[in-house]
Amino acid sequence: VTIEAEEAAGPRVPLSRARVLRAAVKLADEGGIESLTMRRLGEELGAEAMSLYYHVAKKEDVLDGIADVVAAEINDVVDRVGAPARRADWKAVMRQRILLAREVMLRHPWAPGVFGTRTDMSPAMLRYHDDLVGLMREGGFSYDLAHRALHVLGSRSLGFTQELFNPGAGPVDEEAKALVASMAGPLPHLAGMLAEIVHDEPDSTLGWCDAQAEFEFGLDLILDGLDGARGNSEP
Amino acid sequence: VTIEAEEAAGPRVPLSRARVLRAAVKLADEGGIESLTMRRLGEELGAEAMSLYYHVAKKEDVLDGIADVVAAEINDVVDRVGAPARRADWKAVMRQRILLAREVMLRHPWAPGVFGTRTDMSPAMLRYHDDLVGLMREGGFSYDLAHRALHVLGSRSLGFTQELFNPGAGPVDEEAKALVASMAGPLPHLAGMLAEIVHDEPDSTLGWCDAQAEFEFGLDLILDGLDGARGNSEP
DNA sequence: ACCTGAACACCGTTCAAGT
DNA sequence: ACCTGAACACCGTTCAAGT
Repeated sequence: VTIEAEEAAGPRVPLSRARVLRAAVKLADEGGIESLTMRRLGEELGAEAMSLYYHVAKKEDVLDGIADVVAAEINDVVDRVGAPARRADWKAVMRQRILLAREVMLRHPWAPGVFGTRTDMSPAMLRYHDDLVGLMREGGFSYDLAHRALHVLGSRSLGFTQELFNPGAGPVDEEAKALVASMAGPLPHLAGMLAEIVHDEPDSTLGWCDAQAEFEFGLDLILDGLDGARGNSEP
Repeated sequence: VTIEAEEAAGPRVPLSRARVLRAAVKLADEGGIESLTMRRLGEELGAEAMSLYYHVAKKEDVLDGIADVVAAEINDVVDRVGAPARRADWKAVMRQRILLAREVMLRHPWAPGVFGTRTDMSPAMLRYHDDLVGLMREGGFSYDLAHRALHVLGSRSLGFTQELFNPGAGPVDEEAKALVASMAGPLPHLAGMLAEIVHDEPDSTLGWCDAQAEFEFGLDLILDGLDGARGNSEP
């Protein structure tokens, strides 16, 4: 038989941690994180679920692993942006890195949730944040301020925020206006706010809130605040 | 038999949605969110797990419910802080409300995770944010800026942030110094940063990062930024 | 109206056994 | 060294049946 035929027939390529993690990312990308089960992961790889345990300690280990895969993907992209030319450029470079990280996150919508449940930073995430601290040091930050900056940014450093209020899910339409009207009694301020948003963007395809614009507004507000707090004199 | 004896013997108090949710909060408080299963919830209430489905649609409904319970608890506490005396006081009042919300969240460590997975705001959460928008309006915010402010704050409006980096878990000790030393090669900037933190707080009981201080620093940075963006002239 | 028993379709994980 | 079959202890949920 040819090599191709053999590959089609039996489980040719042996399993490995890397192969398991790649398959797990694929599964989560295509079906959401809740579709990632050990049994389906085995099936995806043409093996029994039990075989996975030879390459991976437990499901938590798989989740740690795919978080690291995404962080490594971010590092790949971010490594290509140049170093700041002048001290004051720390802000522009950081902004660019974070917005690139965000693009990676948008390709893996399950990733924010998984990051949120990890207890330790993966190696690739540590490297990403080490680089961020390095960038701030070049910008004249003390270690103390850089540390505070990481806390202020929180998950924003990786390009996402935890959204609590989600009217952005649906498009703006007549139904939305009816909802706003029904809120006017018990929730007058939200109703007023939404009415204005509905009015301003009568046929926006982005829904009620443009997440990208909001993300950038918040990011810039924070970066400007930090820029004011650093010693921003040129050396 | 006495009433007490009857209560001790059979399932006296009938189930109800409120009773189910209260038991669910108790279970999560005591054993963490992963200990909240329908079967254990039934047990806690002296009933079969299947009986819960008469009062609750499914487990997701329970999670929606306990998120609303926590939000209602926040409203109870926050309702007791007074209205701002002058326009410029919006910031102090908002700060106070958010720090009170944080105290409630600290009593329910599972709540951030549950809020993060809800798709809609519960009634109590809507009311909380309606009040927040009202407060900003009194402070001279346009609806547009109030809307952006909600996005910038994100989960911070409820008193928590998603922490990605967690060296604060353990206390500062010799082990910590060894870890820092081992990071010096691959992660020079994080090593430098942590070395300084370890040095500054040699026997802090709060661990490497004081989450409360970091939370307030970030909150103030954001509130100051928003204060600059609003029309802050007195009427 | 409210609760339950039995049952179903899933999980993650173990372990002795196979090649 | 790598993979599997059988089995265990759990899930959430449905539904006909009981009071």
